Amino acid sequence: MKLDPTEQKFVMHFGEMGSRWGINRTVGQIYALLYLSPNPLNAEDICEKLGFSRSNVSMGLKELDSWQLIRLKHLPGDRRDYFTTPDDIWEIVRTLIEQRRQREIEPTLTMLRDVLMDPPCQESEDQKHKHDRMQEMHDLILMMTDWYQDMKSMETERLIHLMNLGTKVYKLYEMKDKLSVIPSGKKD
Amino acid sequence: MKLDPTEQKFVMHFGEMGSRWGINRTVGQIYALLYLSPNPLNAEDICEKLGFSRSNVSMGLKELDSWQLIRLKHLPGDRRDYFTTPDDIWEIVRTLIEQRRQREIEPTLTMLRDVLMDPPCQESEDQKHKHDRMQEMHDLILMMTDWYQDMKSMETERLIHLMNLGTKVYKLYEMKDKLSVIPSGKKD
DNA sequence: TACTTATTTCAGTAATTACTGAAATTTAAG
DNA sequence: CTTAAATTTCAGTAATTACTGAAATAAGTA
Repeated sequence: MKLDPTEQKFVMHFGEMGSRWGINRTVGQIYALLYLSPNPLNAEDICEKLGFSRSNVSMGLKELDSWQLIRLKHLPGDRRDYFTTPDDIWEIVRTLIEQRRQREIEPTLTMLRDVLMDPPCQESEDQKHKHDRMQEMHDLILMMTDWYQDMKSMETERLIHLMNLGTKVYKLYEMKDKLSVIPSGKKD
Repeated sequence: MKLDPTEQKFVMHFGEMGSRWGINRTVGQIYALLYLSPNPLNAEDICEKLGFSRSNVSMGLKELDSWQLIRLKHLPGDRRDYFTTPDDIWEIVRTLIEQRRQREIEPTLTMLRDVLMDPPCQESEDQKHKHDRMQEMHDLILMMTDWYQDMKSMETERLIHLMNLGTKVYKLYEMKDKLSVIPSGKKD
């Protein structure tokens, strides 16, 4: 393991955090290492730096690939596979969200639509309550995913601007019905 | 286990989903059960319905309590503890986000601030790249948490409205510098 | 084609996490 | 205080998940 103290802390932290997110330590550490690395790394490099077995690294990379979180590169005159993370961290975030949507949100929506399909046969109060509760969850998830669909099409620049505005822009919007005229005041 | 088919599907689904979120099956199932239940349940009820041991349920409830996701209730003339989830699903979502912020985001920010503190001693290109990469992550996380702080103070009603508007309100905002006057068109 | 190097698969094992039952503790009522 | 009911703790075990090394496969080279 030849990592400087800073890199060490960063890599170890993501190893531990990984486990809280249903991602194993190996995968978390590999990604942290790749994220920081100035140049693409091959599997052997990763083994050495993290002290994992070759097969473990292979499985970790396969996992990361299935999440579409890494990019395969080739160096001239070298037939080994090299890996990097996307340069744009926003792309990483978007991919993470999109993948979790596909893997967790979609199956949940499917399940909810399925159980909401047939209205409760025996119309007891309790059945109704459960039905309502599931409907409520369904609608909430749908609203959030729809909102995200709308957001993700925005370019990074604009998204950052929008986030920095926070609720300000909405407050301005609310005002419009009252005023009809918006003074062109200072931005941000 | 005496759950009707619909409840069964719902509860089992959250049991499985739990494991993808670093939450164990038991905890996921208990929460799903409480979420649907029209009335508060005691530990014994939960044991029966889910077929877990009393001690397992006790640990699960303790875990959920530490996440502030359940509410303790008492029925007159009954000294057992009864549990519910908040009625408002938005409160549940806010609590989940807030708890993950405290447990995962904050430690990550602390680690990043720590390693970013002392600028790279040996000013190699590689060191600089790693430093930049960590700074980038730090700034992104900070921006997202700041944005969330701003959002969470909004009442549920307004938040829903804002989400439904999506990027529309922002586009309107962008227009303001160009037009200075916004026609009071139809809402939504 | 055979040969070399890189990568993946997979059965076995190690490590971790989940779960149970018995014992200990807490709580409240007589 | 005593008793009984409710809850929690915890050591032991079961189940799951992570990891390894050896063997198989794939992919390029002569």
